[in-house]
Amino acid sequence: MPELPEVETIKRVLEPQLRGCMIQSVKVPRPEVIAHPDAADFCAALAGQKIRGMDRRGKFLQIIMESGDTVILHLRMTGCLLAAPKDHPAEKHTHVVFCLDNDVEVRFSDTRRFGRLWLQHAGEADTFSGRELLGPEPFDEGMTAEYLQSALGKSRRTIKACLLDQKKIAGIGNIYSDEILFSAKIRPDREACSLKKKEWERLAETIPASLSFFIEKNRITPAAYLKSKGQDYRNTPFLKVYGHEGEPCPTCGTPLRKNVIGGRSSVFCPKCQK
DNA sequence: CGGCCCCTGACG
DNA sequence: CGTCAGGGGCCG
Repeated sequence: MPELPEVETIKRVLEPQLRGCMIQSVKVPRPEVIAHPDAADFCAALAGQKIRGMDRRGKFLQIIMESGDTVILHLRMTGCLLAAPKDHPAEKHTHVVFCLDNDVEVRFSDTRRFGRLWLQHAGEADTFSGRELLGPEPFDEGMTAEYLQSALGKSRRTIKACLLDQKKIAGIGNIYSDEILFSAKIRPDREACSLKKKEWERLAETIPASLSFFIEKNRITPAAYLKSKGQDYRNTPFLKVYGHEGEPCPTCGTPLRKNVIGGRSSVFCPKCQK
């Protein structure tokens, strides 16, 4: 489920807990979630390493070692990363456990098992995770109306599909694409090549503004994050269209509509969004 | 592009 | 029982 705001939230919650800790051992009850290298090498390479910090790129999380070796993690739909005291009960679908030197465990769990982990050695090119293929971050300087128009503006794909294309912009998923398009007053099924300059300008403004708004609304303490098992998406009450099909548009009162666009359900206001 | 695949669980 | 889920890869 996590999109950029949730992944950023996880990074902000966990990084202070992980930074400076040493990984004593790694256990992998579900080796298939380790996509690179194989699970035995993954565990062996990380044992004894000290954690320098965490980072996020699009929807990817990274746990960076002092050596420069980096664990890359993608949560996909139901992946979850929790830091818990080692005697705290583990989630049902726990597939990877990093045992730290302070009796804390960092646990990756994932009901649907779509999530993946990779280990990138220091100096090694990441040709395996797909992270190198990502487009710019929504908060990059270069995320301008000019960039969006040049990167997307020739396409006959829907603007919704373009916003979901991680090669064009990193981190936007199905919920926030709907929220961004509502804020920008653009219908999700518009062909990208039909957008006008003013609309690219509105998108350039609403993409970072909307995502940072929802990151702020997600703020949570480490204790509450652990207690809710990472599932307390406290920005949900602030979603204006996603999950609100049939309800009145918060701006004009027209019932919000839900269409399938590019295989993903999309909610929008048929009056406000042109 | 659409369609199917990877999986489990919640809901109607 | 079928459908859907805030992701993404692959295939024709």
